[in-house]
Amino acid sequence: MITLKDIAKLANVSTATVSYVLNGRGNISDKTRAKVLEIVEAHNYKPNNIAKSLKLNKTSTIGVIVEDITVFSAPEIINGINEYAEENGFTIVLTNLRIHKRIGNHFKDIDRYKHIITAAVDDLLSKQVDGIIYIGVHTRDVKGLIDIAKPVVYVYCYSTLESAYSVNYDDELAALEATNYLIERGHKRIALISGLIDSMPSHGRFNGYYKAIMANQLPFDPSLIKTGDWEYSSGYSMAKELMALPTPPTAILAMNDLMAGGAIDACREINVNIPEQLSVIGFDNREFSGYYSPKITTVDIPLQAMGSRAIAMLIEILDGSPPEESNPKLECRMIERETVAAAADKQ
Amino acid sequence: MITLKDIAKLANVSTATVSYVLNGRGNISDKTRAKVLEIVEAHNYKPNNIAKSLKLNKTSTIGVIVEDITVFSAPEIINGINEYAEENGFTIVLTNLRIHKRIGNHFKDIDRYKHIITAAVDDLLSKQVDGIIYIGVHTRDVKGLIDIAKPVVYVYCYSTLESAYSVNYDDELAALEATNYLIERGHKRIALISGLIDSMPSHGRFNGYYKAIMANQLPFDPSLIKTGDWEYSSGYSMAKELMALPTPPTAILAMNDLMAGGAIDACREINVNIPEQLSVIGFDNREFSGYYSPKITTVDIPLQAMGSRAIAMLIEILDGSPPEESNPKLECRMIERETVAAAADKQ
DNA sequence: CGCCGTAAGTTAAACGTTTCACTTTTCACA
DNA sequence: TGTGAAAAGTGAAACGTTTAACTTACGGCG
Repeated sequence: MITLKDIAKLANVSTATVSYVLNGRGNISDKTRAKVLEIVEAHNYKPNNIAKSLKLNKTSTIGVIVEDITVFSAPEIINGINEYAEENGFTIVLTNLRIHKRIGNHFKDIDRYKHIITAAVDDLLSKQVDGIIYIGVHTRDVKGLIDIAKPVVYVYCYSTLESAYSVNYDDELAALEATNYLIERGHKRIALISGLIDSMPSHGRFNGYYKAIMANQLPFDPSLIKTGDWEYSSGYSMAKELMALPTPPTAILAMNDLMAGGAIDACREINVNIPEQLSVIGFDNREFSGYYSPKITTVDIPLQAMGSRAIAMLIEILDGSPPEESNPKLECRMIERETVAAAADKQ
Repeated sequence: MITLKDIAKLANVSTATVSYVLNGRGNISDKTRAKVLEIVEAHNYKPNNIAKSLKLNKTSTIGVIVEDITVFSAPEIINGINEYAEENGFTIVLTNLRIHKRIGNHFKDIDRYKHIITAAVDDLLSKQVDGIIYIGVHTRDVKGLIDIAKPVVYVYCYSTLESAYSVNYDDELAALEATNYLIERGHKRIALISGLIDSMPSHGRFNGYYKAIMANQLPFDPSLIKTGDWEYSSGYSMAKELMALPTPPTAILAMNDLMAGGAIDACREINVNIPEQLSVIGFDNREFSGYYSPKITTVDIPLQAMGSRAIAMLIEILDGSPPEESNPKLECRMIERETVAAAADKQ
């Protein structure tokens, strides 16, 4: 490998001169500059960034820890990070925790996987990343799991550690808008198929639903609220229960597309036509929701924007001008497809 | 940041001694070792890998270039790479080309994106990665696009550059097995909905189909071969054409799940029951194929294994013992679901 | 002619490790 | 007690950059 020193020798100048030419600094005559550049070109010299990093104590590298890259949200978030990173001259060092494979669904038991995260962080730190972005698999508190001197921003999760940065989306607002969307179309009996009750997204989405119902002076009927477990099968069985009610709902808001899909398939079995007899809205805008029969109307989470925002914040911190909003919640967007219609039986 | 030099001073030994202790090398007494380790522990010293890399001219880092991380195959492949990398002490530097966004579908026009790849490679090289894994979005020849001194292995694509390493899957074998699967269930008129004709996967899959037909002495009927464009809509329209034939097929092998899905929906419209009246097999095992109605029987591509294999090969090359098989093609696996039944009308 | 200011370029230390070549200490044995 | 070999430890250079501090060359001006 040809080094800066070699170039200096070939050009009959000092290494300082070559360095200055390369970095467009210092006082160098056009003649010398041209000569150096020519030799650099001729030998296809590429600077060694490792050496540069050592000297400058700055790698222009950010560590991205993703809890599980195979989860639907991860690639989009990484894509967002990546685009912004590239535009700003940063490189990404990726660590995939493969957390589902390792700890199953024991996310509550933080002690169980603390060491996994610590190892990942230590590794990244030893590689001298300038900062870290931690991408969770769902909105939750990861406590003060990462406590280091370098800046960290959490995406799709947050840390109760004071002054921790995070970027998430607005669950409550999204559910409120989805519910309003139904109400605007004349629905009055709107069921909710919730995810696991002890999760943040379930709370946020429930609140949004509840506020929309209240704001529109609709009756709040607890029999219309069902608790699922985020899986297809729970959407399926909850929908059957709901449609067996004395007066079944005219619309269902499911807290994710999987449960929405289950609900739709349950309805097909019992000959409830969607959307004519029942409207359904999902959440997440999973890829399959666009290929479903019928195509599922759903709420899109701004994953890519969350990624960009996270790294934008990180870079601001690195530049010494911390972002004003340290825990932004981005807005979701409804994706209108084929599972919602105006309520048939206006009461 | 506390350095090795600091530790040495605190322990009253030379930096060499600390280094030896840390690396389990050299001749160090248990007493000294313990003292050093204690101080390391007490000050939570973490070695600076940048400095180490500079000295050793080896970063234990591999560059992963992915053409588009949002493509369904990418996360699984990266997952495979990541797992093996971690087990072997390597770190991944990720570069996402976002190639679809940048060049659309102009993959043939290599000059158009050559500079994008060159920039990515140069950047990785300047970061002194030990080797590069290039993940394509589909099987194709990327020519001698990357021509560097360090080892490169291609995944989901290959390079005609002599002595280039690659890992792919066996398209032909997969299509042959899928076709046989249908033949074993009594199907004799098996249609094929192909992807774009000028693509490698289309060729391979066609060959597999053709060989299975021939090996079973079935008639090869060109009217049963339709060329789609990989999109949902082409599956839809091709299926309609096929079912309008004087004697329609009893089974369709679609070259991807998207077209299989289109075909299934077309059949629903014209009241052809799946699988009773028509069997359908897709390709790719996309996530939605498992949530389709009916769930699509498909061919799973061993993405994760491809990733692991790629980095395994890379590490072998790095270790100076190049792999015997330099362009392996991994085997696919049929995923049996709900869209295949025995042929109804045995002739 | 001498002085000064500026432009152009150089010197050498520093970043945090590793390791070769060397020195010092220890200890078994004659 | 002296010797030599093995064990334990040290010194310093090196990896490829950057940059503060310095030197040199040059031209203009009084």
